[in-house]
Amino acid sequence: MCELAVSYARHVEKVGRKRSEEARAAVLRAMRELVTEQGYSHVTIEKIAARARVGKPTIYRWWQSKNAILAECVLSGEVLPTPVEPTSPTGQADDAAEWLHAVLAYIDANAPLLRGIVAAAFEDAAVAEQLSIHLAYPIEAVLQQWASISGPRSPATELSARALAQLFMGAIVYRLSRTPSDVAAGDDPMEELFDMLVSRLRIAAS
Amino acid sequence: MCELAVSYARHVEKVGRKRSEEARAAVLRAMRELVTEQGYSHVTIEKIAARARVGKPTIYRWWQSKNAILAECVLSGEVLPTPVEPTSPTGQADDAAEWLHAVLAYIDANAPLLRGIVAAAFEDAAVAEQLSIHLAYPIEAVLQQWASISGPRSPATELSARALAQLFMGAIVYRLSRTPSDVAAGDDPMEELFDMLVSRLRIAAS
Amino acid sequence: MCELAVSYARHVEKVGRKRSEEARAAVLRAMRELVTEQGYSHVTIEKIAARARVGKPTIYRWWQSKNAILAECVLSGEVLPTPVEPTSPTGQADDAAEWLHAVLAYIDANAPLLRGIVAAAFEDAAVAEQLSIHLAYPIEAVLQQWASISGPRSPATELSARALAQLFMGAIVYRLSRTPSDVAAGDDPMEELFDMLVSRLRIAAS
Amino acid sequence: MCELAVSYARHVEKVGRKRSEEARAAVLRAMRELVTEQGYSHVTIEKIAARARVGKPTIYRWWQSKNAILAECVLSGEVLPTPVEPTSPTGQADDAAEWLHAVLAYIDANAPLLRGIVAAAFEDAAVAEQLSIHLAYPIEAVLQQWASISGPRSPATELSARALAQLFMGAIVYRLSRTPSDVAAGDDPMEELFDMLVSRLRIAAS
DNA sequence: ATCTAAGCGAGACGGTACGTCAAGTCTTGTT
DNA sequence: AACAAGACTTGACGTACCGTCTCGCTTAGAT
Repeated sequence: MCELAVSYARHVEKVGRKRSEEARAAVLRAMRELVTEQGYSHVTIEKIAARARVGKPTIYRWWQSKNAILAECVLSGEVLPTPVEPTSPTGQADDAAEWLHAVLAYIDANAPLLRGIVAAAFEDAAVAEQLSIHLAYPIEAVLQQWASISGPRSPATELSARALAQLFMGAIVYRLSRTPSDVAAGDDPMEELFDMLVSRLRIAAS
Repeated sequence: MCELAVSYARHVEKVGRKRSEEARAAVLRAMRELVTEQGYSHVTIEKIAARARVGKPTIYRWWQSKNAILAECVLSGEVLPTPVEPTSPTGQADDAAEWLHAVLAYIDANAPLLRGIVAAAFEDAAVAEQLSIHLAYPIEAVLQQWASISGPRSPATELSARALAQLFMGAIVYRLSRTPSDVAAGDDPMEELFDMLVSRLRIAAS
Repeated sequence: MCELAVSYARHVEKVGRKRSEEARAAVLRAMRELVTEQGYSHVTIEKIAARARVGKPTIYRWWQSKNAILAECVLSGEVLPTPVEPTSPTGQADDAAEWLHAVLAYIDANAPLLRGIVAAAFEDAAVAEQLSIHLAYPIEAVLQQWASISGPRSPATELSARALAQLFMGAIVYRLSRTPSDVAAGDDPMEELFDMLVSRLRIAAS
Repeated sequence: MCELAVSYARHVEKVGRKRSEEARAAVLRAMRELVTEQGYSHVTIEKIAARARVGKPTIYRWWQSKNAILAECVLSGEVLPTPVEPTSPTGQADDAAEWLHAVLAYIDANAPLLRGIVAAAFEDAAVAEQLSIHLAYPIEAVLQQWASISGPRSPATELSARALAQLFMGAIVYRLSRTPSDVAAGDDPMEELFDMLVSRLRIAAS
């Protein structure tokens, strides 16, 4: 009579206390705040544990490293939220410009955090991958959409959506590597760059 | 009786042992090797001291931080050498393509070291500045030279040498943030990017 | 329908599952084995729980500390068993010698475990008390018995059974504090001690 | 020609900063105080470091473990000082009684510290050895001295100085394992023991 | 030809953070 | 209500580096 019971017990459903969602959220939140406040290189596991009111072993139980926590911050959409969603792609260059400026504004507003993420991406491939998935790919998708709407372009200006997205990523990343004062000294070509990319170049439907 | 002595010591000329050039070179060399071998985040002052057979106080006497040593590596031309010099700017697109590909090849060949430098640039403005001076500015200068030779272009494709140089920097930096396998998976738009930039875009004489 | 049942439960008799005797025995057994194998200071509650296939809260529900578990090991006679019972006190010195050598042999055979118990006694009065009850008092009782049989002795060598029992305890405890090699190096006065105590001294009937 | 030089260089005399005697003394002192105040099992390396105002690595650089520190406390004579020196062995029983009572008084006055040392001896052979060297051997030496002065005794009560010293050690150790209240409850046979040992037993010149 | 101030390699110092282990508590679902 | 499992906070562990501080030894300009 136990046979049936045993066959049912296939899904033993993991006994024991469940992972605390509260603790998980507190850790990610603490990481976000500390990177923003102090810069990624000054964030320590101990500071995260203290701010999140969480034990160190709880952190090490679920994350392999400081980088992994940051990667999950990006993954869980807590860092690069809605701005990356396109508003309404009508194929109008103005729409594109507007959207790109919104992304740019978001980046400027969250520069310290994003600088930390990019710095982490340089020493951890997993963070780099999350950055691609959550920033580069959405940009590429938006450009792809516009490309399919805005029709054929002169061969001279064709550039695949992917290549163009990577140009954007590079510009964003490089911009983040420089201090605000450095960039803001009337010397920032980002505006020129965006204007050019948005209004003059035409994206090839790949 | 000291007064005369003092008056003689017009050029006090720093008495005592002179700084050891040998030690300085050994430290920079150790930094370069260790970054290449182990990645910047795994380089420690103690490892540098041990490999350079130098005492820690000697390092701290002359450099403020690990980042400062790396910045001096870049500064002293030990990291980004001759390739950045243009071969012979005739205004031919082929020349430009050749030169850019040479730069690209150099970067690929020294990716671990350069990744370390870029990572350092994200946490230290001085390193970022050295990177600008020794990589971005030479690129800009080369592009400027070509612009002045190749004449006026249609307004649609004009882009300042500075903006274009920054596009290049961004592309290089972003490329470095990704693992070779990731980039080399037949998926790398860098070639397309360079081809487009070199052969289709026209650089505005600023 | 439960109301009636409740009203019947005049002697509420502690509702719910009864304490598992199986779990209790497994914990004591695990403690005994681990102390013997690894030494008391390397025994942890977690190792006990794992070996006894018991949850940590079950241990904490019934015992206050690691020392309390060990104390119960002693209490429950699982550690200091029958050898401490005298065989047949006829007042013959040979009987006493035989019995004491049996105790000594038992102690040598279980040295690691007993060393653990004595070590615990030094940091927990409750363990010390159990040790007195289960080792010192039986020894004293045996000596008392002999004293009452073997008659009056010269005053010069009288010593109360209690004092003599404590001398024995001290000798045993001190012997346990030394490594076998240290003791066995042909240098051990324990034999001499026992011979003297048994055959020459006379115990005063208190 | 280098051979002579090499032979001279035998005494290279260890370059580098010398060990801080101050730090060493502060650590031993902190250990002594903490054991006395809180009991050995509640002493941690971190508490020692904090109280001694010393870095943890400094402790680990020079001592292998908590037990090793305590062993050095004993070794350096900071724990078992002068009382163990005999006053003037004239062979008079009164002298012996006086001296033994002095030792006993010292032990009572430093019971918490000595309890810690004995507890450590049960889990570390090195501590046990120091305890032998600095307590058992001096006692033995004193007894030996008296034996050589006080002349021949009846064979029935002869006991070697070594055996007698170990009896003392056992009595001391066992006494330490019990709480003061337990011992002081008018129930302590130590006095009787000492009186007997000093005044009635005769020590054999080994 | 000393003297002496600075630089040198070595390495110990007081600290901070690391990543791990165990303590004792709490939660979950089962018996 | 007790149980096995296991996640939780806390705190100590022993290690790696940090940046600073003696050491005893060059080294080289000033006396």
